Order: sequence, then C-alpha cells, then structure tokens
Amino acid sequence: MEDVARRAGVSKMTVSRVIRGIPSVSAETRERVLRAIEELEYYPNSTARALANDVTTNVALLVGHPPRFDDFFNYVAKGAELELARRGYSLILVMQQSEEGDLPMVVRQRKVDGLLLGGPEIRQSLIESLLANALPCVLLANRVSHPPVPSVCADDFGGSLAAVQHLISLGHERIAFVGTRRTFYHVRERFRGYVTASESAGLRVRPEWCIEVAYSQEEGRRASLELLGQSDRPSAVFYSGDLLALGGMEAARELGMSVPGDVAMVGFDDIRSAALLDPPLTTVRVDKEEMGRVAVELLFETISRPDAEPRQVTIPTELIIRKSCGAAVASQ
Amino acid sequence: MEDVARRAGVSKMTVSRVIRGIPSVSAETRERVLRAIEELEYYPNSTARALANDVTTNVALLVGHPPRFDDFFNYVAKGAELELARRGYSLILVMQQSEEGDLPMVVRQRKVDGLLLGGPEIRQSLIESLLANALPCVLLANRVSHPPVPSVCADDFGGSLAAVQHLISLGHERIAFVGTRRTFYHVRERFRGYVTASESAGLRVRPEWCIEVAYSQEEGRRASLELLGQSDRPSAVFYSGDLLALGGMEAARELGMSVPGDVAMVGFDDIRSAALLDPPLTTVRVDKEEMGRVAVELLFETISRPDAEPRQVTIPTELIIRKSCGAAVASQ
DNA sequence: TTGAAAGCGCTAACAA
DNA sequence: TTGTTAGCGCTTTCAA
Repeated sequence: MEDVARRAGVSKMTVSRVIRGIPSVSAETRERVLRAIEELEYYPNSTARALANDVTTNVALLVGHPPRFDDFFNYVAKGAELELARRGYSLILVMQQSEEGDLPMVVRQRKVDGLLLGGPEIRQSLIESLLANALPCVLLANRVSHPPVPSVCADDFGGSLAAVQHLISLGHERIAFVGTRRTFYHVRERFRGYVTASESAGLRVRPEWCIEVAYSQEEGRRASLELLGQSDRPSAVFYSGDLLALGGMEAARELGMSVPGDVAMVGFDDIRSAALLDPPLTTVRVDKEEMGRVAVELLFETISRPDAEPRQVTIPTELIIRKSCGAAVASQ
Repeated sequence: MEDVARRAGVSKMTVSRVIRGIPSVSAETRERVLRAIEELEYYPNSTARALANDVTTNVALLVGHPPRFDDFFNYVAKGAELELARRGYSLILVMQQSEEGDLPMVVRQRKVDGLLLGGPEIRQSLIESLLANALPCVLLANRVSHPPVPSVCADDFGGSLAAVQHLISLGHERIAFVGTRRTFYHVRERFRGYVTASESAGLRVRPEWCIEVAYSQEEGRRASLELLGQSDRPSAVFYSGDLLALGGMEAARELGMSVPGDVAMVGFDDIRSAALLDPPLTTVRVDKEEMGRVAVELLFETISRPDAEPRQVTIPTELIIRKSCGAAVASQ
C-alpha cells in the first residue's frame, strides 16, 4: 500500500479510500491511484484488513460428528460457497471433532464471522454457546424452538404429505413409515406429513408400522426385513431418507419381493444414487444448493441486523416420480 | 492478552511466551499465567497472529470449473480437513470461478498458506502463477511434468492394469476403452494400463474401440450406444470413470443387452453409487480420503522445506469385483 | 528470566 | 479533498 501511495504521489490513506470506494476523493487522484494499483498489481492483505476491521470475511460450515459430510452437505457446501464468493467471503469447512458441544477451533480463534450449522446432529448446547458469544448462526436442515435462530429447511412436511398422498392415490391403504430419530426436526415434520396424509384419507396409522432407526442403509434394511417379513404387512413403505430406502430395496430383494410389484417404496432427499437404483427410486427432491445459498443470505441478514427477528425459511420440495412407487407414468 | 498479563502480574510478552511454549519462562511464572488463561478462557486471536507471523493457518482446496465438487472431492475434502484440523489448520473450499487460470481470490488476498489443486481441470498456467508467487501447492489426482510440483495420485496405471487383466482372465478378448480426455494425466495412465494389459495378453488394441468423451453419464451412454450398436462389437468395456460406466449400463439397457451377460463392464473410482447399481459395478477403488490426507502431508513438507525435491505419491488402488464384470464370485 | 518498544498492513478519528 | 496519528492483537528485537 505504501508503494502504491508513493507511486501515485499520495498518502496511504488516500489509497485506502480509493480501494474502499469512499467518494471523498477527487476524480483525478482516484485515477492516478488506480493506475498505480494496476501497475503494481497491488491487492489488499485480508489479514491486515481483518485485524483493523474485526471482520474476517470467513464463514464456517460445521457438519456433525461422526463426520457426516455426505452427498447432501456436499451440495449444500457448493451452494453456500458460490453465494459467499459472490460476496467476497470464503467458506471454511469444519467437521465437528466430537459429539460434545465444544466450541469449534475456528470459533475460539475468531477465524470466522459466522457459522452455518449443518444438520440436526449439532447439539443444542453448542448453539447456545455460539449465540452467547454473539456469533451469527444459521441452522441448516434443522430448526429449534427455544433460542431464536434463523434456519433453512426443506419443506419436510409438504414433501412428505405429497409423497404419501401419491401412494394413497395409487390405491395404497397399508403404508408404513421408516424414519430416523423423531427428536430431529426434519424427521418429526416428515412423520407429521405421513400422519396427516394418512388420516385425512381415513387411513389408520398403525404404531407398529412406524419404525425409528439410525440413518444408514443397513438400518433401513433391518427395519424393512422386519416389516415385510410378516404376513400382515404393508403394501408400501415411506422412508424419511433415501439411504433408508436403499436398505429397503435390499431387504425386498432378499425376501424375493419385487418393488413396486409386491411393495411400493418412496424415499426423501433425492440423493445422487436415487435415480440409479433398480428400480429408480421415487423420492422427494430437496434443492440442497439452494438451501446453502439461502443459508448464506440469512447469515448476512443476521450479521447486519443482529437484533432483527430471525427468519425461518422453507425451501419448496418436489415429488420425483420414478418407478419404485408403481405409478404408471415414470419420468427420469 | 493484556488482561491475562495483568491477572498473572506479568507483561504481555511473558504471556506470549507461555502460549508459544518458549522455555525461557520460570516454572512458577508459567503456572500463574496458565491459571490466568484458564480463568479468563483466553484464546489467542488468529488474525493478529497471522498478521504478526505472516502465517494464516489456512489451506485452500481448489476445485475446477464448472464447479466439479462431486462425490470424489467430497471424500478428498473430508480427508484433507481431518488432517489439517490435527495440525491446527483450516480448510477453505474454493470453486474456481472461471475456466481461465486467474489467481483465486483467496490467493490475492493472502488468505491461505498453500493450496491443494483438485483434479486435472486446473490450468497449467495457474499452477505456474501460483509457483511464481511462491505459494506452496500440491496437485491432487493430477500430475504435471514441467514445473516440479508435489502430487498425490491414485495408482491409475496399476488399477487399470488389474481391472483389464481381470476381464482377460474371465475370457474376454474384445475389450473396449471409454475414457475422458487423454490430456489428463490420470486418463493417460488408465489408458496405458489398458493397453499394457491387452498387449501383454496378446490382444490387439483397436483404435476404433478407444473412445474419448467428456466426463458425464450422458457421454458414457452415447459412446456405449455407438460401441455396442455395431455387429462387430466388444464383449467388455472398461471405463476410465464410474460415471461413464453408469452411462454404459444405461446404454446396454436401451439396447436390450444384459450386463454382464451380453457385455461386461468395469469402471474406475468406486463412487458411492457404484455398489448400488443393477448389476453392482465392478470397479477400481480409490482411497479418496487418504489422498486428501496425504496431500496435506505433502503440502506441509513443501511449506517447511520449499526447496526440497517435490514428492510424487501414488496411493494404491483395489479392484472391487462385483457383478458387472461377470466374475463367478461377487462380493459386496 | 523478564519487559519495553517497534512493527506486521490496514482503517477510524481527527486535523488541515 | 487530503494527510497525520493512533491502534487492531500479536511477535520480534533488544535491553535490563
């Protein structure tokens, strides 16, 4: 900066003003400074700026432990990075190191101006510590009631409502629900959609057909084996996540049942593999990149107006009808 | 820091020494300082440290344009982040904004101490600019001959050799190769493995069966339709990447051919979907997390000894035999 | 073994 | 419109 100032025959301060676009600089001076900047290929040092301004221009995306950086958050990260880059910010990727709600290193070190908290595995206690430290946060694919935090979720309720209504419209009256822990907001919502769709069609929700498992293909398989192994079995299964549905298809294969012939299956999320399965999985598409993008938007709102009412944004979902549900028309 | 110093009854300088573990501090003073740090929950400000030391403790993972942050780099990022965190560093994720070899923002701003350059889409000119700016770099899944840069690649040659030899051992004598641009190091190596395996088995490599396409499922499909639509067609196809093989399976389906009955298929990379296909895809597994981890190791070597001979590390691959190759024994 | 002063590259506040 | 001074939170250098 010193060099630029010398070359343009002005003080460092004037250079600083030109860089920041402060109007109180005469046109000709600005011109001279810009030329000097160009000639010297000068670019301001972000560390020094950060120290002087107390703004790092970094945002962290924190994903839960054990390192759950999968297809879903891959897209979210992409959407977030693109939006951050547009604003001159950078994305720091952080895998939580333990299940505890310890403050992440990047926070202790003050390396970031805010955080995107990915998924429901983020502990409530961590959210509270972060807020107590006045760190702007946005929840991604999660929502909490008590401390008011902005959040971005897919339309979990609406998506699941549409999925189950679709099954019902295909004639199914015996629909089971296999999902992860209902302490998770998104699972609760997806379950609510299932219940609402069922009940408003006059179908009874049978508790023994509502199964709670961990999020893995193997767990989806186990639950499905149990469900489908009985004589009194459902004719369709709605899974709260595609990975569980993968396990379900595995189970059906093991039992010699055809999908959708003997049992229809529908998932949620539209992970990359969903379309590649045999049969291709009918599922609810979540726009993950858009979620990342919007989360960044909310974060900036929070940074600029920390006391504003936190917004809770819901991203629309779309039912993607493939073959696993047995609908006549199958796209993709 | 001032506060800690006051509380411990020493100067800032002594606090700094204790934090950095500098020995010339008496045991009792150190004790007092540590207590004060604990009581005040003091944690050094990384921005200030960065400015004083000219070390940001940040590393960027740069992925090519158009934003190719897929399954492969998802795992690489995970491996890299874990290793960086162990060393007190952070990972900044950067999607290249254009095809040009412009210096990324994080570099101009001096936000990072080094870069991991992901994939062959990174322009040679960019690599050279980076090196000219004395920025430590490591190539990931890429290798160049001219400027000496450390790199981490899978055993592209060995993996493809094993894959094609396996096809040959199954009796195939008419094996085609579908791959992306041979200007890419990894494709060149994989092609070399194909040629070597073929020729040492006395098989003729037919140029019209060596097809070059872009990396997408659709391109894999198109190439395969062409290959398999002729009467004089191969009995097996080796794809330089799983995504292409997905397209291949699609093509076979369209042509009413069974895999592996009418044509055997083998991929490379072992992306997440590979095992889920019907039939499950035989492929060469690449340890992507390990690649990320090792890349970080190399980067630190380069940072600490910039003039040392750059290491070129090759990560072993493993042939994963599933069903698409037609082998009798199928695992997974 | 400890501390005081200067400086890393920038910006806020004030003065000219 | 422009420049000077002080300071962001740390570390380096030198002196005590």
